[in-house]
Amino acid sequence: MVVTLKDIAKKTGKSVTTVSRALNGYDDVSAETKALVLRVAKELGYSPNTWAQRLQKQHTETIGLIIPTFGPRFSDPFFSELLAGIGNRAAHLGYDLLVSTRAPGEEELIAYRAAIQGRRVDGFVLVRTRRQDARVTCLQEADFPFVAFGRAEEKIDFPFVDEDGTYGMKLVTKYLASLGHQRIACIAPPPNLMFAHYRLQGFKEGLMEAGIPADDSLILIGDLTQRGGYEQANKLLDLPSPPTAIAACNDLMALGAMSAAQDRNLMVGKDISITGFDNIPMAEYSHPSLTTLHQPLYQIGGMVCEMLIQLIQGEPLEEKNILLKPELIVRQSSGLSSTQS
Amino acid sequence: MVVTLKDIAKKTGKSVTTVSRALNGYDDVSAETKALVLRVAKELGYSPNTWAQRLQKQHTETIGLIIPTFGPRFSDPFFSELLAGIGNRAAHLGYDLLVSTRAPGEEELIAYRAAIQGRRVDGFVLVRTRRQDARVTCLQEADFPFVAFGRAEEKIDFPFVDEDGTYGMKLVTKYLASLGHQRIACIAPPPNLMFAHYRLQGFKEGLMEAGIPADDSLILIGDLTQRGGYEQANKLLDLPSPPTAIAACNDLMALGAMSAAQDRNLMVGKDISITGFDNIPMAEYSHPSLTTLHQPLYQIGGMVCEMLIQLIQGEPLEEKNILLKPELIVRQSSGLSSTQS
DNA sequence: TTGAAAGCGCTAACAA
DNA sequence: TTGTTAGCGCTTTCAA
Repeated sequence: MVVTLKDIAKKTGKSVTTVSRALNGYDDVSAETKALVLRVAKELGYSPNTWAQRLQKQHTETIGLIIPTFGPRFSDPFFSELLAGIGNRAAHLGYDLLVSTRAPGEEELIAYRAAIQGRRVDGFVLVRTRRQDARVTCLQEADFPFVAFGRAEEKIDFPFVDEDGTYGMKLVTKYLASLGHQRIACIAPPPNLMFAHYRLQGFKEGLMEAGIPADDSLILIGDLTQRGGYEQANKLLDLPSPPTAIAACNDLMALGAMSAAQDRNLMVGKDISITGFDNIPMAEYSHPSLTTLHQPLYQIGGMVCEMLIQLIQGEPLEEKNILLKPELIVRQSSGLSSTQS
Repeated sequence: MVVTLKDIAKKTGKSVTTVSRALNGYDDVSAETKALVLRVAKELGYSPNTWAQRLQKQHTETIGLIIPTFGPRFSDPFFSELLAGIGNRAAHLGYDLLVSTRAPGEEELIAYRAAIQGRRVDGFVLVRTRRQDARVTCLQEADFPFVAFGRAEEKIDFPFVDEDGTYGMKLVTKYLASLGHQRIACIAPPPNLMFAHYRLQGFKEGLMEAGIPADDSLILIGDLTQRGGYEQANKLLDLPSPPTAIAACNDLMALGAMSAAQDRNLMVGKDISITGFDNIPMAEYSHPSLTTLHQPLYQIGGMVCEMLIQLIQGEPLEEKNILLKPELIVRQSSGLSSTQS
């Protein structure tokens, strides 16, 4: 019931080899044989057995993506945009995408190792890099192709695409300062994530360049979800001398922070300014709309995917490390400080 | 450099067969041989070549998911929740998940057919069913295992999980009516989607039961995005006699509609009521928070995945068709009609 | 308890 | 231009 090369061979009276060659467009097959084979193949509804091909060819034409989930849910537009970017580009280049979700830790590494050793995929896209990222070490040791979205702390050198978080946060911090804000808080990501480092650094540099003294009580860490942003914003607003602006390190937390402020009847954009980072679709439709830094996640997914496939195919990468400059999108959630003296 | 059974065989002085048996826990291997093999395998860092195993065993332990994207982006929390649910359950049951994205149409069917014929996956999860769903026909004809999230119009019978959209929309419509709303609008999904049918029907039934005459000018179709909700809500609000309540058929459109209302300085929950469907994480943190129907997408993903794997493994399904009742979550975006006479 | 041999479906070197 | 042969790494009869 399942059609194989052998069936076509039998039906056409040719050998399996010839059929294979005809189907693969080799030019050492006579035109008529080729036509015959193609016709019969179509008639029978043949399509090749992927595993057999892959076993033979020793490559899988599949790339892997293990999404680091924190907790059971990962409804983060960040990942879905990225996934779409990777998936569409992969499909376009004739590659499959094998996706799984694994919480950071031992299980995750086991999944990487099994995929590598079992040659389940030809390469990996690594997302949301961490300090001392064990995944990087693991992949490098195995000399396995990968491209990361994000940099890593180790001095080791690997291909990546990243956005310049330091630049972005500096931009938005100075922008807030220029609006007259003096007490600017930051809701930072968990510090083990690489991008937390860069964004926080940008925040601090921005403060410094604006001549605002650093105040560690205004830097809180959130878990990147709306809930996290909501909770941390509440703590900030409970401070004896609360901030007049909050720069959240991603949009989801910014949205949560807005919600916290609005619960206290603060007018966001007027009584308090709140900014995000990512420019997820929701940022445009929140109320007020969110001032944020645009990161073209869909395109980044495509770039990372394309670089990986080039790497797999042994083509040279024109650029091994790509650092994108995020763009500041000013919307309504930020405005002049109302507590100016 | 890549470790195979042969390497272990050589190193232990046993045959490939014995090694294979030892590794697979057959009990016709002496304890010491087994121990030896296991030790050497570990030393060498062996893990089996997936493709060879699959070629031999004739099944892939992989399930497929082709996400129907409309346009290049699919930043829809709907899909990411579902994907996480499917992916985590699959991993837990020892299955891989092959994901791709394809716009509905011919390309999409080709992808299904290639995966079936190439035995790339053991079965499919079908999401967002459509009227006359060609995917269903294709899969049924090939007698290929699949489980759908959503029903289909054809009389043909297949395993699915679905939420009772009719029940849900009726619930929320009657709820809005009970608040005194008489002009209730609906922003419906594209009509070729099955769930559009059920939800719209629920809306109409709710209206009827509340004794409110149907008014087709109050039913608009949106594309399920915030932008779509925003645009359709603007049209509704531009009506000579605009609605006092808008029941959007998903949260994203509801959020867009809220944004449109707020742009006109309408107080959502007071001047106008707006409701959604899905209860995405954002619904809790929008301002005002969104009244909506809860659909446990993460769990649904898990259920669908588990049913599919049972089907693949030839186990009987305890329930072939599961219809879940969505729960009404009342939040702040809905309130008493202010135009009561 | 172990090993030899066959074969899953395909591709590729080599020979004819 | 075509067919023969071998082999990718694994599992699984069947014999020893």
